[in-house]
Amino acid sequence: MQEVTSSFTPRDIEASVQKFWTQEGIYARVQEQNRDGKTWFFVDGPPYTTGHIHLGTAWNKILKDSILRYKRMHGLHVIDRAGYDMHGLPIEVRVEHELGFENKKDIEAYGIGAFIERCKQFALSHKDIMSEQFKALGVWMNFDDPYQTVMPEYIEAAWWTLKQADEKGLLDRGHRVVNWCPRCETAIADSEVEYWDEQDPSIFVKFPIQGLLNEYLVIWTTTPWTLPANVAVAVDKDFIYARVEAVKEGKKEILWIAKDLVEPVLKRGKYQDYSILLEKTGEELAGTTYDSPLAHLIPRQKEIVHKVVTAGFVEMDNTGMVHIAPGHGWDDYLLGVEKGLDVFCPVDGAGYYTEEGGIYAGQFVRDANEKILDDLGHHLLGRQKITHRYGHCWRCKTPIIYRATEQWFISVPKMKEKMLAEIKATSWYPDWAGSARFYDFVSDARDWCISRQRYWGIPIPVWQCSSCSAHRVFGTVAELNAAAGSNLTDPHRPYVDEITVPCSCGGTMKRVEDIFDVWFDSAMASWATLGFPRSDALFHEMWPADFITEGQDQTRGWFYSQLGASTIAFNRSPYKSVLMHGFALDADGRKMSKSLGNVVTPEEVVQKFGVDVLRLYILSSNAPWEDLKFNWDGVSTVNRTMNILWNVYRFPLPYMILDGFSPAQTSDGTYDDEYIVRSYREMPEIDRWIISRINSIAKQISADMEEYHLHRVTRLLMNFILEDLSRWYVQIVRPRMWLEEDSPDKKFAYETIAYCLRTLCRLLAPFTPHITEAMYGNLRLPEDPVSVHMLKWPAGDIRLIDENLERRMDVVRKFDEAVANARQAGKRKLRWPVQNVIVVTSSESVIEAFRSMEDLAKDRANTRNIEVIKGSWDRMRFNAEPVMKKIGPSFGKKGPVVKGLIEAADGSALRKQLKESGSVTLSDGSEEFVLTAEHMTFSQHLPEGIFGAEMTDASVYVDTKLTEDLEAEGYSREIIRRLQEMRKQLDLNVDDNILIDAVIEDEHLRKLLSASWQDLIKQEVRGKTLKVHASVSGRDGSVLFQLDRDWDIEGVKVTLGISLCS
RNA sequence: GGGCCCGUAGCAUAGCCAGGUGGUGCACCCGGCUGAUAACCGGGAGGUCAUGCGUUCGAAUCGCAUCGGGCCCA
Repeated sequence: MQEVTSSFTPRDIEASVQKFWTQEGIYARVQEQNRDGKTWFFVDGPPYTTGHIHLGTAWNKILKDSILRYKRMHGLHVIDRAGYDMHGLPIEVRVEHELGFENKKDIEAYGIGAFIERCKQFALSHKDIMSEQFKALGVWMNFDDPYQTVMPEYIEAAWWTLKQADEKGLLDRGHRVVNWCPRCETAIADSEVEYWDEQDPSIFVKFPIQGLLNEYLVIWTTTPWTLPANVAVAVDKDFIYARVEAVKEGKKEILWIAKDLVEPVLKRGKYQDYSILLEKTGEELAGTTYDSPLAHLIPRQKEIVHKVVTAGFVEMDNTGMVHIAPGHGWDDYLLGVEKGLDVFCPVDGAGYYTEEGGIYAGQFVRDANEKILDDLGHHLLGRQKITHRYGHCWRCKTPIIYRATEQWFISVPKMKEKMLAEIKATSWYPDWAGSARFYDFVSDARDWCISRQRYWGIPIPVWQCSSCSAHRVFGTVAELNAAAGSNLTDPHRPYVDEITVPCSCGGTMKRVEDIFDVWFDSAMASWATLGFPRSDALFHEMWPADFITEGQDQTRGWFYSQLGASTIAFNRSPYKSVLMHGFALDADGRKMSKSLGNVVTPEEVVQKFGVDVLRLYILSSNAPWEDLKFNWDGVSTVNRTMNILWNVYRFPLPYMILDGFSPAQTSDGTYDDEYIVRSYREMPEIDRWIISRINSIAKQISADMEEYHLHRVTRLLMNFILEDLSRWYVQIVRPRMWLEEDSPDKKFAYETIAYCLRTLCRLLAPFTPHITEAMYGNLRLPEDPVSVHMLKWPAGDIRLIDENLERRMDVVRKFDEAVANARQAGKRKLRWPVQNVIVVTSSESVIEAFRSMEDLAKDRANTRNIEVIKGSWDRMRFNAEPVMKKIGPSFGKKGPVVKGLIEAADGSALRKQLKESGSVTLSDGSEEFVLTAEHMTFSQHLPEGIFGAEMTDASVYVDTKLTEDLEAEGYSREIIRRLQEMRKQLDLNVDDNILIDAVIEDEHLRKLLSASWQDLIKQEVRGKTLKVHASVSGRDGSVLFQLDRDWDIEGVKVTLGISLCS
């Protein structure tokens, strides 16, 4: 045990603890210690290796680490392999940017192999950076051998899973309309689309009805570029559509518009007048054929038979008629399949019109908008600009388009029932994350498009024959090599693309060019991290995962992709329990983003306050599943609490060392856990109290931990540190530390503090692993385990919990506060003793508390006497005040008479009588008035010099009147305090003795300070001598004091001099 | 447009499931302490419990609607 002189400097403490962990290999030793324990299989949701960690990533890992540490303290063999998600478009985009590329042609020119190597280097280097950052946060996971989605064995897990899908009939290839990024030239997942406002044309277009002159259907769209692909107009079967004769500049034309929308549409078209000629339902309108207004420019449009069809998704806005292009819209496509419409998509992967686009061929779609508007001519009924939410590629920010393309799909709807059943069988924290949010999401789930037309990803292991339609899915590299006679080792593109497989038809099978959606990669994590399918021993032993935890955005992400993949592969959920956590937002509850300039990085916080403070702040600010509104004040409050913990820890050390104290130990030299249990009955009540408190806390937080209520756990611990330990126990026990002689009292104080700090370190260890390690390292016995993280979690020893004692102490604490309150009202400092404190209560438990803890209560209140009175105090006077609002209605004209009677009456007597019988009768001589409690209020009148304050179930009155004796002690205390300050100024040791000299010109004070008070002063400040003079001239002129100071004590001048006594 | 969550003092939060006097911390103001001291402690003031309607003897709490924020979906 060593004295700790430095104040709380978390950065230094943490650096030395991390060094200790590394040098001693503590993490490995803790894992080794639990090797034979029950396995607890945790799967790390793999962060994406694009950059540095942000506050949300830090929160994620801190949460995981705290829970993992907690589980390790229960002796569980925790599987804590970290993971990284390393494929995908985001990395490609970053590399493209580094290389100055603009599109796929640049990549192809550079060479796919070289490009892939760049991507791999990028992912690997960022993986290492991130691992270092996580370790710096005190996160204990296996970062030496993380699972990585780029490793061949991992890739095989994806291949194997796809093969399962194929064999089970869940793999599909087909035309679908997908979100398409024209820059990246690939399909992107719904989850990869970011929405924000974009300005687009908002146009109304007239489609000429076939065979009728000057008669049109009116539609509305914001994407003119999709008009070349129009094949139909959708209407709602029940809406009423009007045939309108509209007049503009003297010319008449016939328009079809939903009846309720005629006015606004015609206004847009600047028509001056109109009349409704006919009404039809959508159903009646269906089948009407029309021509494309662009037919003369696009040959293919001339062949298409355009017609009106009914659809369920049409809404009563704009014109009530919807332009349908099955090649460019999801709803459109489905409707097209249903109604047998042409799927026309004259747009290529880069967003340019193909030859089929007629005169627009070779133009980029968004650029063609203006030209199309011109070409519409008089068919353009009206145009404006609209600002609306539009989807963008999440990585390159390009506005997406919808394209009908050939893609690979997992038929999620076929497995949906099973997935929903699995969701119900899983434990969710909080419950609604699974039962409501995730359940609803999966209920609506559609086919999962797993193919991407890119390079840096897991190649889809499907080989197709160019001669016949056969295809094969390979589940492992070995299987492929066997079939192809190849010796492929790295299954990435472009190497894998070179492998061909002979087909049974005699033809040659080639790999389809697509790679997997990156979400498919991480979906395999739970079995890939166990090395399955290459080896299945660990898989059979551990799978499925006991626990995972990720942010709420992963509902549609990793929670979903894992469940989907696992249902394909094993027909069950890959996890047994899930904790969903929130997002890190700024102080105003907005998303942190570079553009808003409100980003707070974990490094900033660590720089200012250290890792443990950041950890404790994040964990304690709110429930895990709620969003964190980052707030610097909150961080600094947590820092203060840690500072107090540090001070509480270091304050007793000098005394313990001075006395050569060492905590109770067993024969093998380790800490004796049973010592406190054995000694409990002999210990002072205050010691038993703090021991009971920490065990109560331990019990409570053990229960909260099981529900992952980490915010409650950490708040309870911080509250214990502040309220119970620092503000109460340490204050009370402090004088026992500086008893000079050895005494059982002092020993018990030491033992109690040692026990509490050890227990507290264990309870805090999962959350603040550094500071607790530092404290424990200094408090532990030589034979104890070297790290706090090797100790068992204390679940709370019920043998040491005394609820009655805690309740009684609570009364004394409330009393303490009330006295402080009353003293403040009476302007009587705590240092000055008072003669009497009166407690008025009707509560038996309050009375019992004072009966058993009178000494402590007296000591805290600094009073010579405490008088506990049951019922009411006879020195208390009450004045009755009439309540006219009630007296008026009750007594009418006699109100003023009653008022006078109440004012004249003895308030205390009235109050007593009201309490006893519920009513009082007053008489003015001629008439009697029956009054109840509502007719009057009472105000207290305290005797002179008495000040009161309320506490729970009692009133406290402090008598502040001074006697000579009280005054003498008060002054003595004032002098003691000043002498202590002077000792401090001379930087004396606590056990140094001093010589004291006091010059007190005030005769009254000199007289008060009798010999016995002078003895008290000497005793309190370790004074060998104390000389009091009436003037400076009375001093021995030969003595020079090391420190001489004038003081003003309550208006009295006192000159004090002290010297170190040799 | 839909699903889920959240909205309590200047800020951050407890209480809500199981209705019965809204607690706490920070900041602020006032004070205390001085053997934790570039610390620490006490007190005070500060509330339309987002808004509205409903259920109820009684609503921060239950229900409905609206507004605002977050995540997700469309």
